[in-house]
Amino acid sequence: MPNSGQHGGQPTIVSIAAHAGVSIASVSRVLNGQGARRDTTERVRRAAAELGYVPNAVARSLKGGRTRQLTFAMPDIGNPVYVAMVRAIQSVTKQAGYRLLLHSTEAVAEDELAVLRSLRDRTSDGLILVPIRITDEHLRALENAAGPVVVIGSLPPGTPVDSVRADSVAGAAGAVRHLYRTGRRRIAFVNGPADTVPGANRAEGYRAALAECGLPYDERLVAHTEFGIAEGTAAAESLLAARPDALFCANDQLALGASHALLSRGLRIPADIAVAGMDDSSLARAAWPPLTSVDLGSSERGRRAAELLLDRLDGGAPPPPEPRTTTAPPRLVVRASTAPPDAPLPPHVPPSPDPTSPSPTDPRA
Amino acid sequence: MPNSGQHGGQPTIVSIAAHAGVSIASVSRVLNGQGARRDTTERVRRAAAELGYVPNAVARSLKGGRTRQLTFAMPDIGNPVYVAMVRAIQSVTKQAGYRLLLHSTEAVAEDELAVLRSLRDRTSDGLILVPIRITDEHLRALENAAGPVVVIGSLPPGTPVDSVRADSVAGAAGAVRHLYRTGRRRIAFVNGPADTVPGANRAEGYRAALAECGLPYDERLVAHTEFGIAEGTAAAESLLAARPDALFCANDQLALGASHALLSRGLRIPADIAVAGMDDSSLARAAWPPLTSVDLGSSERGRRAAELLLDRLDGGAPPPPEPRTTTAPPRLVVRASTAPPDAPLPPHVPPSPDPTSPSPTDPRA
DNA sequence: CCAGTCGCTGAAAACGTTTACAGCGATCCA
DNA sequence: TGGATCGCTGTAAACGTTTTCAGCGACTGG
Repeated sequence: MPNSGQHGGQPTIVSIAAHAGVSIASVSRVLNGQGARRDTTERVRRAAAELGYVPNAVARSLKGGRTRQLTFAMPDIGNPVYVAMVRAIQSVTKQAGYRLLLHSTEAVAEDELAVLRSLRDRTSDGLILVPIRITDEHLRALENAAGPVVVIGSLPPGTPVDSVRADSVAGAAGAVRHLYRTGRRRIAFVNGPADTVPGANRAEGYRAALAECGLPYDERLVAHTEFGIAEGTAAAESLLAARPDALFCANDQLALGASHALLSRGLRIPADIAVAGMDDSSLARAAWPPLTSVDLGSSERGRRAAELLLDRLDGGAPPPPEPRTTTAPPRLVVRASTAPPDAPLPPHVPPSPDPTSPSPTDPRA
Repeated sequence: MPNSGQHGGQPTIVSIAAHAGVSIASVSRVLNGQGARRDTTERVRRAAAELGYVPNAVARSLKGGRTRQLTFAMPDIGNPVYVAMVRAIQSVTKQAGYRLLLHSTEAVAEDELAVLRSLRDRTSDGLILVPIRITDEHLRALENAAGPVVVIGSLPPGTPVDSVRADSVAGAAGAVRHLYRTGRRRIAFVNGPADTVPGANRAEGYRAALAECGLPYDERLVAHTEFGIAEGTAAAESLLAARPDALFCANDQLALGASHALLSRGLRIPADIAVAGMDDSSLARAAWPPLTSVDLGSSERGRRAAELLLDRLDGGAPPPPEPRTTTAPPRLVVRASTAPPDAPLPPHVPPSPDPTSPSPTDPRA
């Protein structure tokens, strides 16, 4: 009953042509808004409507050489940061008439390379990739990519690929400085894996800010672990031995996990110890107390990456023309978790439910 | 440099055939593992390797009539519940060799219908849809769907579509009973929109459990709002006037928002007031104190939906054979947010808080 | 030694579009 | 009134596969 096509499948351009008594070329032309005589146009339109014709996207793709699909590959769809990126990307691509293929690589490099290679099967017109580590093999794969790629992350200079990076060095430094300004002196650091780009950068920012503030770098105040909530809890517990008065965490997941460790020991945040994270993901607002966090512009980066990609596709700028790199500026978003220790704020400060953030320098004091 | 194909594009089956000195048919056969003479096989393999041949997925789709792509459309990718579903679906479909197209409908019905219609353009082989409301138009669109669809949600009996539902009536009732058993007597309810299926069901469970426990239904203890964190905060604030000793929320987002409202007022959870949510999403674990929540089997439902869909595709069961419906059993996950209050109330002394599923006395007709 | 069989191969059609090209009648201008 | 122009139309090729079909040579069995 549903299908009124020839017999089994959907109506095709051929059915329409037959029904309207014209050639398939005319059908195609009418349906694509090219010129045609008035009554031809009308008959085609009517036939298409009656038969419920919808052009076959696959056939179109084959002819046109483009699928109008884009792929987004990120390490872990469980991390709200990537969800924010998906959102931003989605909104740009949808408007441009592209569909979005999702790929969660679970942070395994081999999977990232597979995605890169899969560009060869022409399933999607382009790729936005968030690699967790960048190996030589990645670079080689990027250079030989069979279509436009935009990387969200930091690439070695000279890599012929558009990229969008966060300035997590500056971001981390800003957070540490903020903790210092609000009176913290033993600022511990829960970092992700040291051999990842984010891990290395955040470590650099941490050390730089310590130096700037005249604080010593103390190894006992630093922990390395995988990015994740449970890992944050474990790391915080082990760091407590060193009696920190603040915990700076390399992302919000770690910070949230760390908070739980502190709270379950009866420590008060921020009265006894401050906690700050990075990414300013939805977790930062979901946490209690709400987490101070460094907004690394995830949405912004997603949006920008999508725009760069679309530009390569539609704008037609072929590979040679200068790889472009954008850096999203970090922005410290101060919330309750880092109020000064002595300021006798009651344990539960209502966090001004801020859609916009306080000024970067404002330590809320 | 990258491309060693004819001149511009990727190598095709024709290039390989020429390079190997065989016909394109032989190339296709060899590459698809059909029988061929030893040296033919070898020459084709070598040619393909040398030229870096990868079959064009679009051409394959056109010929084969299937894209090996599936679409998942849900209301809001910002809600961790749907992320959990994406995860579960992804893992099933990836293993079966399907790619996943994502679509966030932002809970607008028109968008859901558009997705349903877009099945006609043959972009994907099937669809998993999570509708927020089900209108007559939805039902009509479902019946005329141009490909297999699995709905995650409750459909009117008789709808010829596979579906996977949660038993949120029983789930809600179980949570309310749990609150009652742990000594709560003024159990407020923060519900989502009453005209959605989840909203209606949860309300039903709430009322049924109240009745069962001999508690009166008090309108002042009930709020309706959109699903969301901020909405939960607002609703909780307005409900506080009615002096509840527990807040049962229709999902974790509402519960989290509500917790924030309570904590900001200096109320202690669970000492002064208990909070429970539904979905047992990652938010429940992320919250402080960790939220008691009803696991409605999101991952399970995602997994099952994917399996049903794949079965329609590969198992070849054509539309007629009986739409199948699975119901995921709810499971109460007790966490800190609903521990008994400091001073237990007079009459009923609660037994040990049950970590397993709610009692089988099911209020559903 | 011949007919039949078998394994392998290539030509060609097909999937559903878009588009280059040529043909056609009507219109225009000289 | 005749040739050129114009607007519209249809035929056919092309996109890159898979698959049917028939052909071909080499076996096998009688």
